[in-house]
Amino acid sequence: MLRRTYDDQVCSIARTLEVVGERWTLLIVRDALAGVTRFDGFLTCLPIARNVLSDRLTGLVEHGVLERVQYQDRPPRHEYRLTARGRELTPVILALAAWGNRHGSTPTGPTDVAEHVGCGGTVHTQMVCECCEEQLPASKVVRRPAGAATPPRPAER
Amino acid sequence: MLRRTYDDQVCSIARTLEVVGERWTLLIVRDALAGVTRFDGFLTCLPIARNVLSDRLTGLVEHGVLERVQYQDRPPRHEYRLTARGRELTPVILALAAWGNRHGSTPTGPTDVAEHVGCGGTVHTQMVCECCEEQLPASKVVRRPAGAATPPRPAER
DNA sequence: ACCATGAGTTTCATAAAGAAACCTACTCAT
DNA sequence: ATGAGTAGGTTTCTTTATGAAACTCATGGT
Repeated sequence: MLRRTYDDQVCSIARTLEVVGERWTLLIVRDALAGVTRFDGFLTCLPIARNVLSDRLTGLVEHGVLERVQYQDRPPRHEYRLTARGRELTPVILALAAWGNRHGSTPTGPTDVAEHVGCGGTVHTQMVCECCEEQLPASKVVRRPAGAATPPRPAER
Repeated sequence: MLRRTYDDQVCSIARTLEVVGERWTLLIVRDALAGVTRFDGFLTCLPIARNVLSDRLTGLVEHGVLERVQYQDRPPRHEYRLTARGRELTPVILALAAWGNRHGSTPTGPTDVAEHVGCGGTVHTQMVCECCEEQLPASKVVRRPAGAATPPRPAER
C-alpha cells in the first residue's frame, strides 16, 4: 500500500483492508463474484488503468483471494479465479451494496443482488445477536470498546 | 478521489465506495463507531497525517456520515458525530472484521466485535435467503449477473 | 509572560494512479 | 509470408494523493 500501512493496527478490520482496501480492489472482487475472470474482462468492466489492474490482481493472488490459472497453452493464457477465501468476501460486498441502495444520494441504481444457489431467492446480509437470535438494526448495535482505539490508549479525557 | 472516480459505475457498491472507499475512511468510521469523536482522538487512534484526516472528515461530513457539532465555544471547538446513516455502516465494518478474523494470515488479533445494546450479546452478520430464510455460507451465494459488468461501455480502445 | 490545548492549514518530498505506447506469442485471413 | 488481430502484460512519463513537519489561531492556565 503506502508507506504507512494498516499493519500496526491490531485489528481484523485493518487486516482485511490491508488486502482489499486499495483503490479498485473491491470493485475487482465485485466483478470476480459476478463471473469476470480475465484481464481484459476486468478492463472492460472497470475504468482502471492496465498497470494498476495488473498490480491489484497480483496482490489479490498473493493474498489468496484469487488464483491465477492457465486456461490454454498454445499461447499460454491465464485467468483469475476466486478462491473460497475470495468468495467469502461476499458479505462485505453485499453490505456495501445494501448501504449504497439505501443511501443513494445519487440516482439510485438497480438493486444489486445476490441469489441463493438452487433456491433462487434474493440474499441479503443482516446483523444478528448471538445471544437472543434477534435481527438487529444498526441503532441497537455498539462496537465493544475492545479493539476500538488501536494503541493502548490511556484514560483520555 | 482520483481523476477517475467510481461515479460512472452504476452500482450501489461503487456508490458506497465513492463515500467510504478512500484510504483511511473505513478506519475512521470504525473508530467513530467505537466512540471517537474528536480530531485529536482520531489522530491518536490512527497513524494518519493531519491534513489527510482533515480531508477525510470533511468528506464524511459532506456525505452525511458524520456531522460536525460544536461542543464548546470559548474557543469554539467541534467534534464529529456519527449520523444514523453513518451508523448503518456497521454491517460493512462487521463483515470486514469477520473476514479478517477468519483469514488472518497475520497474527490474528482479538476478535473484533459489536454487541447488542441492552442484551449485551455478541453481534455478527450473516447472509440470509429472503425466500427460504436459510442462513447461507458464501458457497451458496452467487451475484446476479445484473449489475455485474458495469457500464454499457462500448468496445473502446 | 509563557506554555499548553484543540483543531486545523501550509508547504514540500515522495509514492501511487492514469495514459499511452510498447512487447510477446500466437492464430487467422489474404 | 505478410499483415492484422487477440490476450495479457510492461515501460515510461505525468498528474494526484499521501505523509511529515512546521506553522496558525484563539483561549486558558500558572
